[in-house]
Amino acid sequence: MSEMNSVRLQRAAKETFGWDELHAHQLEAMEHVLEGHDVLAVLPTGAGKSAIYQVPALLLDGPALVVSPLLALQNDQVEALTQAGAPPAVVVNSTQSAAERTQAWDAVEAGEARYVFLAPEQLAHEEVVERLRSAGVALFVIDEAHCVSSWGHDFRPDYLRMRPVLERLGHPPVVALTATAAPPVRDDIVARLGLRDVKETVTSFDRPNLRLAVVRCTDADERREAVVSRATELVTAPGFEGGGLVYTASRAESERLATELGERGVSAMAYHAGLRADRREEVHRAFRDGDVDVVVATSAFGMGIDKPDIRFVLHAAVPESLDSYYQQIGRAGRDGEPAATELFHRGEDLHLQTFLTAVRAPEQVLRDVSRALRDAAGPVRLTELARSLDASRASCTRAVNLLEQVGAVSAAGRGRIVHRRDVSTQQAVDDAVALSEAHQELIRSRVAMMGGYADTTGCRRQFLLGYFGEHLAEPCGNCDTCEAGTAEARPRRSGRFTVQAPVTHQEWGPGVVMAVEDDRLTVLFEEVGYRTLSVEAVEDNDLLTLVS
DNA sequence: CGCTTAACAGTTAGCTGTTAAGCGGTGCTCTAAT
Repeated sequence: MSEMNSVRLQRAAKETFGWDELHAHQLEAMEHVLEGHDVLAVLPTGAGKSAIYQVPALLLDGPALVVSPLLALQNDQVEALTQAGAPPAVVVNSTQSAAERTQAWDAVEAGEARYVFLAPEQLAHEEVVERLRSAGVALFVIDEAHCVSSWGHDFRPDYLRMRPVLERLGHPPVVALTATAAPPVRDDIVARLGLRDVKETVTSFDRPNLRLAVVRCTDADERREAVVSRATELVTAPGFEGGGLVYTASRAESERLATELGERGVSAMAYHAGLRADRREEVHRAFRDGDVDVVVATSAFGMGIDKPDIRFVLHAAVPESLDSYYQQIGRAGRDGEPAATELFHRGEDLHLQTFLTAVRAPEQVLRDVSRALRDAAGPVRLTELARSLDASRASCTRAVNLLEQVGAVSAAGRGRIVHRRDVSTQQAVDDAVALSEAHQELIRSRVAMMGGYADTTGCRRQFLLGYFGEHLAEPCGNCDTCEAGTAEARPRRSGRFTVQAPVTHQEWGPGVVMAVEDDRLTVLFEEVGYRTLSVEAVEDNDLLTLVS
């Protein structure tokens, strides 16, 4: 059976896309899809992630729904499919005219379109879900699935509302794809989407050609100077080809550094979400085609960049997590040639990230939503709820998501939600606030882990890979601490504790050791997130127990 | 939390230093005004 599937998949890949051979991990994931499993695939960009849904979709009896975070990305994908000569793909979004929309749905209803691309926000429309249901979606794809975890809890709450839609569509096989996801992020994706019978395909995160380094800076101006001269040095080095990226934490800073680079004769452009769409596109294109050497950007620049010859990624400030950091530096050296990744770090930056990621528990909205749902005669639609409360749809959605996670609210079918009778509003709000605070704590601990990477005197790659749940036996030899000799002196175990060992803490409960340094341990606890403990305190007070 | 900027005081007409206020990231969608 499985062998037959693999033959069918390879034949389809060859006939439609002209691919002679599929990677073992691609084929394995595709077979799982055809066997009806949900699949979570964590593969580096360029490893053919998209193929994992593109090929099985050809063999299934119904269109593939592809949920993707950015409209620009969706258009790229459709274009790529069209150029490959694949069956028709359509997009559905708010920028379309009524006629374009009708045309797209007609193609779906006629059974012509094999791929339907949309953003998660579209699934809030009853009409969209109803049309997808009657089209008989045979595959539910979530591209850039880390967005579920990184954006769903606050920025784009519709990312946490896919689960009821998935169920309404009869829970066809799910393919969740991402390039970067640490173990807790993977768990969150699985839980928030309600995946079942999940097969995970995770390839190694190691990118040995990336040189990892941290430059400590004390003063803001000094750091600016250091970043600009380093970027200039790299670009003007003999034989430089390709491009370089500089990440900043604010729009103003990206403009400023781009200007300063320009003053030194470096061809540089700023990129952030405050620019007009046509300008953003222009920068994107210029970078891709090699018409500009350096792009200085906020986190807005990233998804959809598939330039193979990015030679360096400098950070003029840390992002909010190692997940984001790894995603950003991972854009360097896709061609396998050496590339430099350097973090110019100031401890103060961690405060900015804590500020930017802060989510205040929306107590008032939680209360209003809970009351309105309890008072309602029957199940209510989210859009109606938002309208009746005169609150934004986003804030309502966030509140409903929290209430749902604490079990006070549940999906009641046909896009409606209902409050549990035996849970009071007070109880519901208290639980939701507590959950929101716990999540906040996790975010803070992720910021702290980012600081841990910057501070470590051990091998940076061991630290980074440990964060992603991977154990690198020897120091890598291609990071600043290895070169300085501090990494080599590190023991890889502190007493009984090794990376990936499951442990229990007296107060914080179960967790997993994520990093081991000579005098401290970092543990990811299920309840409280990442915590760094002094080995001395652990041993003296018997704080941690190894779980065998 | 900390950096940048605007306002102001002080001393004396073009600047310096201090203080307070404001701002800081990611994108979808829909609505209202031009």
